[in-house]
Amino acid sequence: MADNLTEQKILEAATNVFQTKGMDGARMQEIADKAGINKAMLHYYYRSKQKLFEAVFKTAIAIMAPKLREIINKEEPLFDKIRNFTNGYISLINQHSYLPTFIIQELNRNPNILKDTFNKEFGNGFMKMRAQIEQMVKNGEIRPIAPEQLIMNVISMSIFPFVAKPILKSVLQKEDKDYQQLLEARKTHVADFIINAIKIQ
Amino acid sequence: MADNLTEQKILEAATNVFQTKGMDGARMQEIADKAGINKAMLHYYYRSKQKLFEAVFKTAIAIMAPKLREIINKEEPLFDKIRNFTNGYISLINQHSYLPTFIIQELNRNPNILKDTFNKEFGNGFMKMRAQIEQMVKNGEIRPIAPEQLIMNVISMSIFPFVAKPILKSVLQKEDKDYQQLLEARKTHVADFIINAIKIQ
DNA sequence: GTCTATAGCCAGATAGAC
DNA sequence: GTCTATCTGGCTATAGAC
Repeated sequence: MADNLTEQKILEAATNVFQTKGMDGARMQEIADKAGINKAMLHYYYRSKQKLFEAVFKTAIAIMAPKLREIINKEEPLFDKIRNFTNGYISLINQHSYLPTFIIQELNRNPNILKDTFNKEFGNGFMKMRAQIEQMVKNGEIRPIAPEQLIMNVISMSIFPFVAKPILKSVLQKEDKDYQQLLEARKTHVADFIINAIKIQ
Repeated sequence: MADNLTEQKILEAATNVFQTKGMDGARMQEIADKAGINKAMLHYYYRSKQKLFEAVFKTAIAIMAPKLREIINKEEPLFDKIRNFTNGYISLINQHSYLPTFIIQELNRNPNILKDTFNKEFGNGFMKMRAQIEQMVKNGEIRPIAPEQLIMNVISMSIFPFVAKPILKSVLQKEDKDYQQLLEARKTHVADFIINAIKIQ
């Protein structure tokens, strides 16, 4: 995909514009300008705005999916899995900080885009994690907790600080640099916090 | 604001459309149809799309702000404050489930809309909570934790499940009704979880 | 493959009758 | 205050020269 140089430049520019402005707010002219080529070329390579958008969205998913698949499918003790998930995911998003907002925004516009793909790819992994949590609760190895709530907590604390960056920066009265440090520290903080919440003392 | 009946109907329709489609995706024609009046009336009452949008946005903030202000400014022990914040906020959002996504989306489009208002209204309250946490850590009353991280955790776990509903429904393989029950249960779950994470055993 | 010019459409905004 | 009809601008998409 995007083997040609021009095609590559278009995809990069489109990613940039779509991820900041969304599908509706994006302008083909701005994408062309950012790519340093003419508007007509966008249509030559991608036919329509819709198709170009889909290419960008697929690329975004392709960045997130392998890491998520790796973490979620690995067989390992729950605490290790929590550490790997939070650390791995926060690191990944740090390098692509617009991705979660972009994906969430477009999924709210059209909730069905991913449903099947997601279930097929990750449903199994998450259900295993669910069973793992349930079993540990039963064995008295961790505090009683609904597995779904724990999974929600893990994902929420990993991703939300990126999605709500403007709000949280304001709440915490931080500048960009300081906020960045807080995110960095979360790579270990989130797992520590969660494990403290569920482990038997 | 919106004392006239027509004006009121317009604002309701506009809220509906802007909150689901966003500023760029919304169409004045759709708002007029939903309000059961003519497109020209929108301009008669609100001059422009931008101004109508601002009215909707301000109304949205006006729904959230008083509750947040009440919780955040009340003087009470930290554990009570955490219980009140999570329970109060999750209840509130449950009644206006499009609000967080709407606000986050538009704040990412234009990060400066709220900055000053926010700092003036809530900055002080959050800084007090920050100090409260710091003091309790110092006194050995709770486990060592960076106050900023704890505040982020509280907010993330309260709001993210609403923002990422399509993703989390997929991850957890739940239908609307079951997901709704999970959200309901979070009113108490989130506070329990957080308090378990920080309290000395 | 890459450009310029333009077609064609659609949305926001306004004029003007009632 | 409320409507119909219309203007105007901007955007996607394409035709056609090179």
